Amino acid sequence: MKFEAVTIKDIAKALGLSTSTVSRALRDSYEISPATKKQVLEYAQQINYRPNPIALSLKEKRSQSIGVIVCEIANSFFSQAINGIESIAYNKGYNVIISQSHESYEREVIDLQYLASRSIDGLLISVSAETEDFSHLKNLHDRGFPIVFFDRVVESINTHKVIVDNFKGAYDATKHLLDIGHNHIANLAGSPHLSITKERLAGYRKALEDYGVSYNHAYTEYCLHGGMIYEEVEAALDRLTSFANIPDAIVASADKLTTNCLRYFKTKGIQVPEDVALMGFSNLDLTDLLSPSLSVVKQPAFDMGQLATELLLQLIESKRPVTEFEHKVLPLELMIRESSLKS
Amino acid sequence: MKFEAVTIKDIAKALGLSTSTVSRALRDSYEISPATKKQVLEYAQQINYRPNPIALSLKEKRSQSIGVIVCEIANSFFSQAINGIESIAYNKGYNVIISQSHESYEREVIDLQYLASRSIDGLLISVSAETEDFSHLKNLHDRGFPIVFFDRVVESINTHKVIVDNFKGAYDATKHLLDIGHNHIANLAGSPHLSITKERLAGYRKALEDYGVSYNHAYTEYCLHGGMIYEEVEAALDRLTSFANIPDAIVASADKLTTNCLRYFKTKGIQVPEDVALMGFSNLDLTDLLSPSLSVVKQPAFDMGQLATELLLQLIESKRPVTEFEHKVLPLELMIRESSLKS
DNA sequence: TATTTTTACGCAAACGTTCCCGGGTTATTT
DNA sequence: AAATAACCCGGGAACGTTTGCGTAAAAATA
Repeated sequence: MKFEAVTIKDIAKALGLSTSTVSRALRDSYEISPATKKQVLEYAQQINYRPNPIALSLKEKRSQSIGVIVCEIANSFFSQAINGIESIAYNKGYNVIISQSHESYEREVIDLQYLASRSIDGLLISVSAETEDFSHLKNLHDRGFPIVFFDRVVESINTHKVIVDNFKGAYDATKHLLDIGHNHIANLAGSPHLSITKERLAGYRKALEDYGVSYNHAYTEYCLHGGMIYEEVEAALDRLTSFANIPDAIVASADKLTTNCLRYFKTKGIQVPEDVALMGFSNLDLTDLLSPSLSVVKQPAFDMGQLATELLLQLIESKRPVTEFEHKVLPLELMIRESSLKS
Repeated sequence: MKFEAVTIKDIAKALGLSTSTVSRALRDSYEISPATKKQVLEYAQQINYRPNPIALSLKEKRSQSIGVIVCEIANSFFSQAINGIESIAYNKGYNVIISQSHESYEREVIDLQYLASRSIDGLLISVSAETEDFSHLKNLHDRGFPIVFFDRVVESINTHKVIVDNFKGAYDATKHLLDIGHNHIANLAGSPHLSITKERLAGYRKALEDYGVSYNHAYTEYCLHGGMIYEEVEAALDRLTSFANIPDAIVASADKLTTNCLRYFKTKGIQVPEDVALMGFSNLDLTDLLSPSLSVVKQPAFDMGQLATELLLQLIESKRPVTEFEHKVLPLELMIRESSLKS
């Protein structure tokens, strides 16, 4: 079924005017007499005329919309970030088109092609856990397409980036666990390709080092899907708990890792924090209601979304090619709760 | 910064052909010689030509994208539903544009106008809690614009609708609480304007009636923002717990109501289920990890999204105006956990 | 009254694409 | 060899909008 909308031509025909006159009248041009303006405006109102944004886009070569690619909107960090993105875009008159990569490289490439073929003016992206090859993004960026990274950034592409201080977050989390007396601290990490995984791992190692605890390679387990798949987390934790020296604490480096870790312990009857302490990155607003309540490192997701969008719109609306790019690093919030209480 | 993309004209010019020939070559028309086709295809590939979807949309009067309006994507029910929507749309080559009403009528109207002015081919909507006047939707629908409602539907507009059996869900939840011996069961309800609120309330009342428990009007508290605002839930529960006959169980009719209810009890030191049993609608996949684990009524959100999208695309792609509309009612899942254990 | 200025509007091109129509070369038929 | 058919390709309009330019009529000036 086709939905027939009213055009400027219809108005022109009905009023015996030319399309140019109608167009100008609607834009309140000084070249049009007040009488004609009034007539056009009233008629347009009456038949509920709305300009066709597609035609506008074709002419202006701008679609007034931005694309967002994240792995999962069901992830609270990303849904909060999207809220931030939307709040800015909305105020500036931009449409937001959201795509999910579901942590798949292939899907990310397809999403990107789909979006980039000029139906969007710029892109906000947090790359998928699978993505190792960034040429799809690099190509676009090299051709002058505005891209801003947030959270999971690509080092090799020079553009605006908005991240949190992952190093410090992991450092502080690990430090806290060390402070309360743990020294067999394992690291449940996300995909090794991701910038956030590397930074968080580095923070974890530095804390151990500063406390004179030697780094045990086997104590870091990577989950390629970032915790999305429970079985992957389960396998990782099975390995960690099979050691003679079972870890007495765990730092989980991503939202789903943290909650799935808790689920694992609950399933296996392992007591948190008595048997093992847990502390992880999470943006869920329910972590305080969990059992035990979770100690978390929380990211300012909404602010990150806002900031990234401001930077992107700045790129889009800039008259000249931008060569100076900003790297915003926002602070994290540490919330100590039951899952990491001194035992 | 403007991003200059390559057009069919560029190819034509470079190869000394006309735009029509290039267009046809790209579409593999029989009118073009294999040699020319090969030449065009190879060159297009080389310079990475992508057709401009905006130009296509203008010509075809279809944008190959659908709009979605929900109150909050951070709500797990809706993010799951969107996953379902996206999975279908993606396969059929449609783009999904998501807008959030944040439970505001005004925002819903603006979102709708923005989307409907021909940048989308159809709409999936779950109306906001505030919305009482549906003329913005009715106008569009009357003019033949394809709309499908899901979850929160509008009775007065006749089109495809996808809902769950809210009556039965609330009935079964209430019945369960009655079965385990409660008979002062309060109902923490959402916005009274919403179809789901009415249906769930009806199920609640019918269960009471079937068990010979008289309905106490004061035991139903409405939260106009559907639990989004904690203070609203707090005020409602303050009233419910101020009675001489404090309710011994609560049925919460929406995701955020359920979790915020639990938060309230936890804050006030009220024991669940010992002091008061709790059971509510929720689609969070963490309700089993909460303390106490939550008894919930769970909606098939993903399936609802898929089904609604299939119906919408059917509407969009139908040659003739559709007059027979479907009302799909999906079953709910009841999960009994600690928060409603027999005390 | 004759000339200039202003006012108010229309014409047509452009954005990128598709597709109808028409026409010019070759190849096939008689 | 002439007529017909088959094969390729280009011209141009259209989608809805904006905008530079041109121009008639009206108003202001001389």
